[in-house]
Amino acid sequence: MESTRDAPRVTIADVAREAGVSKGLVSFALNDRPGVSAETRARILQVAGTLGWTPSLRARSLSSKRSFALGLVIARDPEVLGSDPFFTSFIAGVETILAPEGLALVLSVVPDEPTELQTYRTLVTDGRVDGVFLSDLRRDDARIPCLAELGLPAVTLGRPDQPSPFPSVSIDDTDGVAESVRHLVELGHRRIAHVAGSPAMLHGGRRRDAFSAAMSAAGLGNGQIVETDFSIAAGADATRVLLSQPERPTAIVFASDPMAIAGIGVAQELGVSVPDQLSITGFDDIEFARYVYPALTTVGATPMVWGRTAATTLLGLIRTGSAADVELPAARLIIRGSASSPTSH
Amino acid sequence: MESTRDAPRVTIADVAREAGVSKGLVSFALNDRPGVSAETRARILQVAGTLGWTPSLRARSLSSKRSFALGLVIARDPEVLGSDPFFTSFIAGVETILAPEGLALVLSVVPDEPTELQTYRTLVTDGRVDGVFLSDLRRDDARIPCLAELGLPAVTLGRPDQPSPFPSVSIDDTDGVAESVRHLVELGHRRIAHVAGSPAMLHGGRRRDAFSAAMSAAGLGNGQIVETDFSIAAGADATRVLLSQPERPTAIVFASDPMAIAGIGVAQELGVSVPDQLSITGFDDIEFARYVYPALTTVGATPMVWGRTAATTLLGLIRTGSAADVELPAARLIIRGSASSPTSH
DNA sequence: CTGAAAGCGCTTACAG
DNA sequence: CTGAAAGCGCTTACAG
Repeated sequence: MESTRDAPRVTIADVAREAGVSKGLVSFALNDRPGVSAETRARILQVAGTLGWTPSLRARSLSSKRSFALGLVIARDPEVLGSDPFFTSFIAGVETILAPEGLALVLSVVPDEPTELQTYRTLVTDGRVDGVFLSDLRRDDARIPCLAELGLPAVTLGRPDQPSPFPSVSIDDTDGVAESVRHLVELGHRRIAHVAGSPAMLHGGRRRDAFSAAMSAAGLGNGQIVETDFSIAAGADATRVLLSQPERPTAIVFASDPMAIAGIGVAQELGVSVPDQLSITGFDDIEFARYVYPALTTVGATPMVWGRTAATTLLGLIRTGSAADVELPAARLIIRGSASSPTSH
Repeated sequence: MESTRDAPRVTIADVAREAGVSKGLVSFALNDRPGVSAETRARILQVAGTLGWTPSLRARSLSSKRSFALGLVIARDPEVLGSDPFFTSFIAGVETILAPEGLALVLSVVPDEPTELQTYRTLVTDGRVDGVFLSDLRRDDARIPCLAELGLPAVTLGRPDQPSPFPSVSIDDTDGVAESVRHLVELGHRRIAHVAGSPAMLHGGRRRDAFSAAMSAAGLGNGQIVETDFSIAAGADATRVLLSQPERPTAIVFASDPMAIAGIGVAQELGVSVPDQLSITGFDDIEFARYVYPALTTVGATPMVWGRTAATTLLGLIRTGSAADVELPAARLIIRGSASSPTSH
């Protein structure tokens, strides 16, 4: 069994000798750079092909000071992460852009924020990546000044709440929450509660504000809000709290599908029928949302599109030095079975 | 704002000059190799420290022909992938080993098998990784001969059904399925069905065989089996088929938690009460399993441990040239609420 | 349009 | 125990 690793590597020196030109010219031809006559270029490519030349990424990296890779650092508890399909879809979207370009994705999953910053620093000093994706933006996010100082190109998923030198790719999730509230109000609900995500996370706070605004707009005050850390466990706890009140809500708007699914579970456990006695809406439209019973009325996000767009934006930034912010189409409400008119009791 | 990228890099040449030794000696000292006196080594390390020297991974890669990275290629539909927390937990486990060693994980998510093989080849010719993890083993898995030929070190998750030059890290999932069946039999069930995973996947077939064997051992024949591709949608469909039979099963053993959760949803939708009229067991113990209602009785896998062990094994193989197979503690049944005694009707 | 040379920052025999 | 040199395989000014 012959191993690729043992075969002596074909280098541009071999190609140059065979084609009767200099190494430099081979490099120029191979990189489609101007200054090589068409026929010379053709001959060089020809020779490279028959010799089976393949570029050495390592040599290219060293001399060009590029990594040909992009990085994603995720700071989350692994179990919580596992229940959130956002990243796998996001990554799949990123890959659709990177793979054809011959670029790789370097992924880090870290347990906490200090480790997260350290990981970015290591990525830079090791020259592992040419740019990174910044997800799960937080309030006053320390990663932004840190990356700015490191001089590493980045794209943020969502718009930061602070000055940022990086392009952002964002999606309006405010609309979807407002739609959810309006939908419930139209169904006849008045006591609507919100199980919010972490206020330290930008999307958590944004959805909560959208909820309050929509409630006010409907003349229902601010609505009852319970904050969580976005974990399934916290979503379940919050639901328990809401449902054990003397006057419980007839509908709950959850800031994420995993929490909403846990909410359905808690309601059923407490003998509160969904949607008859309690309407529930989620956010994300994860695959499970269609398969729980009743199927979850939720707001559809598009993480794959987000991944694709973020990758394109980041590559643009790296290649041209600048990139414009992108706003993706707003996430929309998807009506399924978990919300209906409240039954009078 | 000063950027790290613009600062001229401190190299071993600088350290060598400052310490009054040769570059080679600096390299030896920095890599803890024999042949450097203790005091010289100390002085060199000292100088490197005060100069703020940091190794150039790119230069190391080129001259040492190593990548300091490991690879994971996942061939799955992104949406299906998102519902399966296995990989995120597995990756988190892998990272706990890689990060302290200064190694990175290169992740690829590809849509199909041909792309998968091509991705491995590209990883090798690009010299992106020093070894790879092989997950989701299939029958007659083409990746094994492919990687063997490429000469890339690998570790398989589970034992292949074919000759393999690679160490494996496996976990007995047979026991858990048998326990599930015994548990149901003890509860009084006799009509027990199995919603199996894909027979093309080793763990799908293995769990199905374990189910049949356990049924036979209980004197219940082979039991009714419906095959799926492990997707949530297929799990839901299979449940629908099973429950719409004239004589439906009183219990279903699912080959995965996502399918089992979809099964609970379908049962509820059809007005079949779980666990009163239908007992359900799963496999994996994903986080959702504890939060659906009734909470899922399932078999607990430990993907983080698997990730850690696989990483350790693969590193051992890369560094020493060989590594022994590892068998992790068997996955055990976790009894929760989704299985109970069948009610007579 | 093309060539010869230096350089990226390490590692690794080979000498002493 | 230490040094001087070649080499990893490219890219990139600098000349012509």
